Amino acid sequence: MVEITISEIASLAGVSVATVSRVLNDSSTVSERTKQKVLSIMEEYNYAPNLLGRHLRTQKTRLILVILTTISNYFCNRVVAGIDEEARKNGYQTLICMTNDNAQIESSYIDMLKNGLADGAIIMSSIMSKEDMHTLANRYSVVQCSEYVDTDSPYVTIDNEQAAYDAVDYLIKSGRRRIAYCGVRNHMISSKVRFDGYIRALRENGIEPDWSIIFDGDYGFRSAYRLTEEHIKNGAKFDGLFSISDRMASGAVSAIHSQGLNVPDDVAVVGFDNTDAAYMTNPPLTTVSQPRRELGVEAMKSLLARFEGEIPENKVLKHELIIRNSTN
Amino acid sequence: MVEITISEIASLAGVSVATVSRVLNDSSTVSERTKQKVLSIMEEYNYAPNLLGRHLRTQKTRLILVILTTISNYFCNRVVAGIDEEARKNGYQTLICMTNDNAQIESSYIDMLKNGLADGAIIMSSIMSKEDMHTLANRYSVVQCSEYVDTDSPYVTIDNEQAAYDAVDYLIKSGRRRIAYCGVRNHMISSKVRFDGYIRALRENGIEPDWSIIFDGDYGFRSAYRLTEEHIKNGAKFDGLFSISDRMASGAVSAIHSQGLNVPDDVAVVGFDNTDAAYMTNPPLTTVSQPRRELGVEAMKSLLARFEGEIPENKVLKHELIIRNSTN
DNA sequence: TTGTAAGCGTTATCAC
DNA sequence: GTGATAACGCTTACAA
Repeated sequence: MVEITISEIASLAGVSVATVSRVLNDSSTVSERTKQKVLSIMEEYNYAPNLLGRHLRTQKTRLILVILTTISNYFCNRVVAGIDEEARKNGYQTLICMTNDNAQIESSYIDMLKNGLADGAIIMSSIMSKEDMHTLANRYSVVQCSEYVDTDSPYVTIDNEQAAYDAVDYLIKSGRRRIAYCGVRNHMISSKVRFDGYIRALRENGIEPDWSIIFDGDYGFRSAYRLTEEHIKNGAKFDGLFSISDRMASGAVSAIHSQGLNVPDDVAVVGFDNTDAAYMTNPPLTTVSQPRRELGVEAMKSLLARFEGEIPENKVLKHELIIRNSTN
Repeated sequence: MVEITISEIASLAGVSVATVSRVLNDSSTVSERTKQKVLSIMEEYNYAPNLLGRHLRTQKTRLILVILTTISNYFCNRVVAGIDEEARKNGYQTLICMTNDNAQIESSYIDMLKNGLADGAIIMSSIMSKEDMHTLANRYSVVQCSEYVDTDSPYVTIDNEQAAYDAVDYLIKSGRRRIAYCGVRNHMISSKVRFDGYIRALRENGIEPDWSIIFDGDYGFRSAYRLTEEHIKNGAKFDGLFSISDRMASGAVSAIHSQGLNVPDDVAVVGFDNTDAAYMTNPPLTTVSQPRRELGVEAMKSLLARFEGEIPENKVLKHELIIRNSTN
């Protein structure tokens, strides 16, 4: 596993390392003849330049970290694809860091940024405090994407409050009055403001929130299933349900059916994110769709701007309510 | 974004860079007094050692690449968690590389390995040829995990042929005779041998394969839905269905229901991978479960062995058939 | 216990 | 067009 180096290539080709380096970097000032000779030696010896040397010299790695909680997620898949697409266009490579919301793991990846191993990071979820994020984003090239913890550092997202409002307002406008909420109580801003949007939609339509039909679990199917089942068994009445994730909405639908009720006739259900869970559910879920690929592309564009020394403007992209048969 | 370096810390602390380096690496040969002084200066100036320097010097990065097609996948999530867990135990960090089965992107990540940016790679899917994989695994520390393209290079997997056999045999033993196959025709060995297992199970039970109820799509829900719907509409008759992915199985179940048939009474369905799609389906899917976390842990152990100069033995882990209500 | 200095594999600045 | 050579930030003999 010991590799051939630039200086060995140089002597084999009978030129200086400087010339080999020029060939490597496509510098025009090298004659076609020497260039070909060097290239053929490289070929023959299977030369792969050691990037550690280059990186140390240039103090750049052209590597981007994408930091997120978990990869088991159709949503972030498309966002990352957008990031990677835009990154490659500009000569960068993307590396995904999965933190599982573990502080130690997360900071080990953040350290990679601090230690010069990557030129920048796009943070899709973090358990950092607002202050830590602020300090970090001040010193390093960081953009928050989709989820964010500090509003004073660059971010790209949708208007989660308005999106939730739109979903709930749609339920009300289509005749529902008792609308349950199935969410997650955690550190995420999106969880929080989606709840705010739910409350605002109720109030603006003259409905007082009823805490007995507001439940919190984790993002999972089973959690939502159990919560919904339990509430119905305990006599909770609702004719609509808004959930902050498709998976939870899907769990709710299953639970509703298991209790002999029908979706959408008895309960109309709206999910969030337009993931595959939305159309795997029967009936397929009405859901809020985020412009996933675009979120990634725009986040990467912001990061590139940051590299140029600019302070990128925050971006709020358009969401969309996708109507399917879980509502009518 | 210009960082303070070891030599600046050294002069600020009034010691040599060697001493600072010793503090950094917790070398015991430095007096408590100097150590504290150096540490406080580091603290004060927010020093983060530039790993590019260290890596160049040591020719090690303690970074592991995990190469896979797409992250939108509950299966690989757990495998990667297993890899990361074992990696961290041994002082390594994991970076996920998403290739989308794009040759150029894949080789850009493979180049990272060749160029010294990572100490090793665990490849969970690849569109490399058997020969290329062989050459690569010969020169670099590489372990194939779950999916593999070269049987002469280290791999960790389950017995996909036997797993498919077991699933289909279970269907037959529970009284089904006309068993449809819903798979994917691609480069993956797992796709191929799962099909082989299906055929063997039929033949060993005295059933001749019927090509009119063998269909291929992609791994998606919709693809399987359309295929199944179409075949039923065209008059295909089957009382069992085996699919190589839960998502496809889920699509098949929906299509079967849409045609007025019942699962499992009219058609019993078995999926593969025991992902969330399996229990989001109604009825929940009988499915083949792979020991996901363990696959990751064992792959990482093999990689660690490779680092020690050993040729790690190939490992075939145990699968399990999880019985749920899509069969009876 | 600490310091000096060589060296890891590149790139980039000068000369020529 | 090409070659010497310094430098990037760190680790590690070897000396003291």
